[in-house]
Amino acid sequence: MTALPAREPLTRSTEDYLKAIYRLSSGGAPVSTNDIAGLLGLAPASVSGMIKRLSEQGLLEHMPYRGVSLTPDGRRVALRMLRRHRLIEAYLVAFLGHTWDTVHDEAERLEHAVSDDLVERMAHALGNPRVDPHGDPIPAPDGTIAEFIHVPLAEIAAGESVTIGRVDARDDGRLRYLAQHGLVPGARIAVVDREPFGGPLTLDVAGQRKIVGPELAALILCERGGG
Amino acid sequence: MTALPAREPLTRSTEDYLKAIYRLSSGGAPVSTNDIAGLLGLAPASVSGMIKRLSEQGLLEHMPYRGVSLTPDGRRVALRMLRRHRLIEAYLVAFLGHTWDTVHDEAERLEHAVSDDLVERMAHALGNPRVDPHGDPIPAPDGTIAEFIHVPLAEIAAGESVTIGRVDARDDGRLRYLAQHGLVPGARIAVVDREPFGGPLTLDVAGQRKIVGPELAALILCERGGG
DNA sequence: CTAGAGATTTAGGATACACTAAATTTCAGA
DNA sequence: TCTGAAATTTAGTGTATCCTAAATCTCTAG
Ligand SMILES: [Mn+2]
Ligand SMILES: [Mn+2]
Ligand SMILES: [Mn+2]
Ligand SMILES: [Mn+2]
Repeated sequence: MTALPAREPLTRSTEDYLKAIYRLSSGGAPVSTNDIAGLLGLAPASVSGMIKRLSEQGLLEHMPYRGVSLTPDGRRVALRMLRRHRLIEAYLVAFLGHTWDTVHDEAERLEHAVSDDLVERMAHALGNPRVDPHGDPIPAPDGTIAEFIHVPLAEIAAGESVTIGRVDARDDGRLRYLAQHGLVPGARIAVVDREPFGGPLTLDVAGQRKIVGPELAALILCERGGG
Repeated sequence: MTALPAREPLTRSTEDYLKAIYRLSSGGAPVSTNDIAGLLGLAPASVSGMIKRLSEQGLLEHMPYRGVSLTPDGRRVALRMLRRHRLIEAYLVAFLGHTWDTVHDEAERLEHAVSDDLVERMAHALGNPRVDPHGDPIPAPDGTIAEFIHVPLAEIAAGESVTIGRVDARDDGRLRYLAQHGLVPGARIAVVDREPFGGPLTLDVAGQRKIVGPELAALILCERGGG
């Protein structure tokens, strides 16, 4: 299997650092100390210290003053945490009445406490979903993760119809607003009209007219294709 | 309400200490450092150190060299953890296919990570149960806890019929064995015969004859009454 | 009434992880 | 090429929690 070599159990901090670094690695470039500190809400000096420890554990590659990247082991941990986080979110929404704007904080803590066994039981109860409530792909147990090709709603031309695939908002307020207006993953929407120069879009969402500004339109990621 | 005064969030260690001390307090007498160390698997010196900190936080009353007892605040924390622990056990058994011999470790970690909101959602999904899968009473949100009067099976006379109320086994092996033989909370059983001087008991469990030694018979706690 | 044995606390040390303040390095722009 | 702002690391602290070894206290058995 892809089992990690026997090592000390990772701490909550360690797991959150690796998850953050994974997220910041999307571009492929090394991740900066400052960006990690920003995402985790820590002082840059604290991040430098942790980077040293994680490198010694073989979870990160560190080029001093240049940035870090995940080793295969580090990446494995990050994807495992992502699987946990997203499955927990999906489970809480499906079975315990949470909504997509409230699940994140709960999952952020539970992801460190659940056993592999419990995660897989939740996955099974959910029917092994491929995405979480925000449309983010759920890594497979072996660390495989799907790459969806999404286009921001902001770039869709008037007249086009699309399906919402993912919503990139992080805060409760925006998430609640979007849900209220039916702008959730899976929704079919049509761009009826759009004003130029960053102006608002007029949408057809389930037969209703909705106006959406450019800020939100950048966060709503769509799948082209289908009519 | 019974809200605690605003204080730092408690750590996992703190919560586990208070829960352990609550359990050891059943007799009413002060709890010894050694007993706490034994239950938590720590060196007695470590417990002395933690006792000092918890006393300073107003969670324990410490009489040096004599033992500790919970303050009202400490007791409140302990009961809150017990509610969490037992509801989590009940939830995992009811909805995620766990069995009563596997839930303890999972609950021991999750109890520190769930929010009050999630705990109450689980309670609601379960129909606000009064006991956990082992028959242990679940404290109410306000800290009330039912006191059941149970008699060890070892003390039931031949010819009597009883209902199992609680099973005091802690280890997987015994729990699995008991479940296999139908000796779980709620089961109606009759003591058909018993050998003297700590000899085995012959039981009728759902029409089947079962022989149980004195060790297990001491752990099976029964409700008298009914016939 | 007193010597231990046993329980408990204290002393000293380690690890993990956070912080602030002070170096140090990088790199863009003059 | 040089310089200074920004980024990063290092130095020095502090808290929480654990450990082992050494004191200290308690209480029972003789
Ligand atoms: Mn987390
Ligand atoms: Mn999500
Ligand atoms: Mn616990
Ligand atoms: Mn239990």
